[in-house]
Amino acid sequence: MANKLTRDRIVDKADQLFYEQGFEHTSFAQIAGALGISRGNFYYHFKTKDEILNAVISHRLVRTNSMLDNWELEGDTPADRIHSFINILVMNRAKIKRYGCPVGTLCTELAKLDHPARSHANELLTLFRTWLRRQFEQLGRSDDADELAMHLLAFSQGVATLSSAFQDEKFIHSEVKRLDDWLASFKTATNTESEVL
Amino acid sequence: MANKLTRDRIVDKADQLFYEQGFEHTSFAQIAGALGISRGNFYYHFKTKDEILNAVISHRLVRTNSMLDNWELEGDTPADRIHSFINILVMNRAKIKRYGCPVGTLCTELAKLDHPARSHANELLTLFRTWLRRQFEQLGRSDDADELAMHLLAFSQGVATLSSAFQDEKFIHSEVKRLDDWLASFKTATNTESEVL
DNA sequence: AACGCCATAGGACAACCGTCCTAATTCCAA
DNA sequence: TTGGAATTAGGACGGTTGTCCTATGGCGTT
Repeated sequence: MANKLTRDRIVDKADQLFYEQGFEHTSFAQIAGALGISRGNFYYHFKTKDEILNAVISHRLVRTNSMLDNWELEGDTPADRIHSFINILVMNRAKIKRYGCPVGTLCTELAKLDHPARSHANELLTLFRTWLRRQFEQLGRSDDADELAMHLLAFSQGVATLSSAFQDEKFIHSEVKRLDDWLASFKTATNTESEVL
Repeated sequence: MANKLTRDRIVDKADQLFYEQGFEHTSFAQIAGALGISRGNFYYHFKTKDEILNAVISHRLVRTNSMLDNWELEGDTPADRIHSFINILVMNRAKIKRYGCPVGTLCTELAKLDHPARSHANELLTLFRTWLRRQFEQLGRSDDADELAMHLLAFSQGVATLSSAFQDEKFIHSEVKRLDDWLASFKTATNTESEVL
């Protein structure tokens, strides 16, 4: 349907603009203007701004979920999969340097606005958290898997924040290298354990 | 002068509201209303919203600078001073849990808005960065002092972001403990070196 | 007492916001 | 080909925004 197409185009553009400019600073008129459609048409698909936000978040959840699923199919070892996560910083370094982390900045903004969709946006972080926790469990760190997941998640957020503030891509690379070394220390530990088995 | 008093009250209240609600979401009317003064009076002291923002940032710079100076006078060792920095997370945990890091969230917002005051706000981060770098240098890590400073700064940002998103104070404590352990590893390394000397 | 400056009050202004309504257009099914 | 639903266009609305202007109040100095 043309309906579905327009709706998807709206969600895509809103997703992009919410990321680049923030949710509140992005207006109906701006999204409609960027797509070349009228505000009336816009209202036909979404009755309120919060409705668009929820659609954007849901869309991100689906997309992120399938990305993580793919990594779980492709990555041979848990360490490979965790490396894929770390590598997000490198893959998206240009946008991160410019706009920060899409997930972190949205959650931060919604927290300040005390917005109803706040918990919905947090599901994105939870998605990464539980996925990472599972990887660390498979790495033989069941005891502190969640702590390690949160640690990695937090550090990724911090790297995104600083590389954006200082507009520094090299910082991303150096800290990713540090993370990879950190991750490698787990691998050897696991290998040692598997030798014991 | 009563002039000065009103001006300071405006800066204080704007500082608070910019932190709690974000810069863009805070309006003239809201600041004036919270202070019980008229918008006309407001305009007498600040001609534009950007002017208030710059005043707020300058105020924060002065306050932060004196805080760091005090730590440099009070802290006996560089490690003590770095610990004081880490301890910001614990001291302000209630507000951080609610609104995130005042510096990081402001820089992130201004980056998205591509706001002229962006570089001014970044001076706050630079202030911490150079101060931390100096401490690490005094700790005998001249070679990678800036890298260590950025690392610590980034991690603090990440902890603030996640503790705010998940509304989790315990996470702050556990990660601060991890940071203190990390810092302690430097101390012993330094002691070892001083034994060599 | 009269003056003048600093501070405050309060409203006017255009622009923009999210929301809503209605008319026109498109498109598919009967 | 015609009818009706789906989709689009475009303007109207009340409210809020940052900005600006003018009038009033207070207070010290001459």
